[in-house]
Amino acid sequence: MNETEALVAFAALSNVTRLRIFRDLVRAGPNGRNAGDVAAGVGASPSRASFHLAALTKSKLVSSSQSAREVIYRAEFDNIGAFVQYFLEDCCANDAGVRACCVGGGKC
Amino acid sequence: MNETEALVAFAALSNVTRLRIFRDLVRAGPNGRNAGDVAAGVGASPSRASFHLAALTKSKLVSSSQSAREVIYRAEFDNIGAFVQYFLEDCCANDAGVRACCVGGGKC
DNA sequence: CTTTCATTTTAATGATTCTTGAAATATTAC
DNA sequence: GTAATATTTCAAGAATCATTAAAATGAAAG
Repeated sequence: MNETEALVAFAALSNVTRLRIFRDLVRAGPNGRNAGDVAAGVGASPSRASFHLAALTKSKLVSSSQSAREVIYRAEFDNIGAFVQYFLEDCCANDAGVRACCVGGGKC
Repeated sequence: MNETEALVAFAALSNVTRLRIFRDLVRAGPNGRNAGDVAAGVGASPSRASFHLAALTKSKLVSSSQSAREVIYRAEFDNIGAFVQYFLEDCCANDAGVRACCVGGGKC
């Protein structure tokens, strides 16, 4: 992950509809969810969902693949991890206090 | 941290100038840096830096305080921590793989 | 109290981004 | 092939955001 990619990822997550889609796909797990279900899940029109799914895909936080007549979207967990890692290491200069907020049952 | 606050934080970090200011302030540590130095540090005009510093301040990732005739900006480490925590827990559903990328010397 | 310095605000402009609905594409089923 | 389903693309308009330079604020120094 580099600065440019991180900016695209931040932009991808800075819109309500997209953040909700992202959450939805993370919760769907590695099998993902088709475009129609995603749209329904966040209450967006197919066209609107498609627009936002494209932005998320461009950010690499999400990927897509065609399966029969539907297209499946999936959260890209590895890239999501790389993104948080970049943020913590590069943007937050590895600050220990911030890092402490990442451990489960932490004190934040 | 809630969804709305997170969206503001993501938007704050989704612009190059602002991301660089953020990085600059994190590296400046708890003492912060005055507006002029931040502007110079990222190569932006005072007015442009002020505009972006205002956005960062509104996101609570950064705070400001007047000191004599200059105004000091500081990274708000606690809020930054709360932001990553929110992202990991709420948006990433506490996914263990993503969380693993946060530990130093990790395998990501 | 006037000047100087640091910063913010404003206003104008251009550039992106979002939304909507209609039309286009592509895949499967009949 | 024709119809039905799933998704994307397109075009138009509204809304938001970023940049610039100039003017305004506000604090301190002479």
